[in-house]
Amino acid sequence: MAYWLFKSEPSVWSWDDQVAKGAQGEEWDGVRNYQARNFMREMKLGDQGFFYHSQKDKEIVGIVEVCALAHPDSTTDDERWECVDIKAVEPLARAITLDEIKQDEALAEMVLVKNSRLSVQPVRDAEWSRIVSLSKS
DNA sequence: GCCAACGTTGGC
DNA sequence: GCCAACGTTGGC
Repeated sequence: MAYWLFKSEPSVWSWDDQVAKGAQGEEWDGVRNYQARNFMREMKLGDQGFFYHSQKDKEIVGIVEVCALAHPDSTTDDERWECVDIKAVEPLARAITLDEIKQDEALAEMVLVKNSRLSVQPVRDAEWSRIVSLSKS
């Protein structure tokens, strides 16, 4: 199983919005970036991802799961753009801030740090477990 | 609010 | 196919 990270500006689409959608989930639409789209095409059902609040908060707040494979983005007629559906799994016991990630050696190579503008990105297994354990500390 | 980084567009 | 111009994102 692969791990990912989904970035969202909370005033547009927040963790609470995601949770409100429940088990049905919601499509991760609006992505207009080829790299991000390609990652979504690679996603499989059951893959998990971090839900990250950009801009004001800059922290990972919860865990989501892919519940529909890549399909055309309903917010555009442009057939180039596809997206997956994701549903909220659980909030992190404690949000992990970008600051904290940057200060952790084991996380210094994260795409989040290296390429801050990419809105959908892969997370390595070691990074995933490190962040999960940090959130429980 | 600024600006660096990056991606996309379009003229040549 | 190159690259300058432009637009957008997101950290600061």
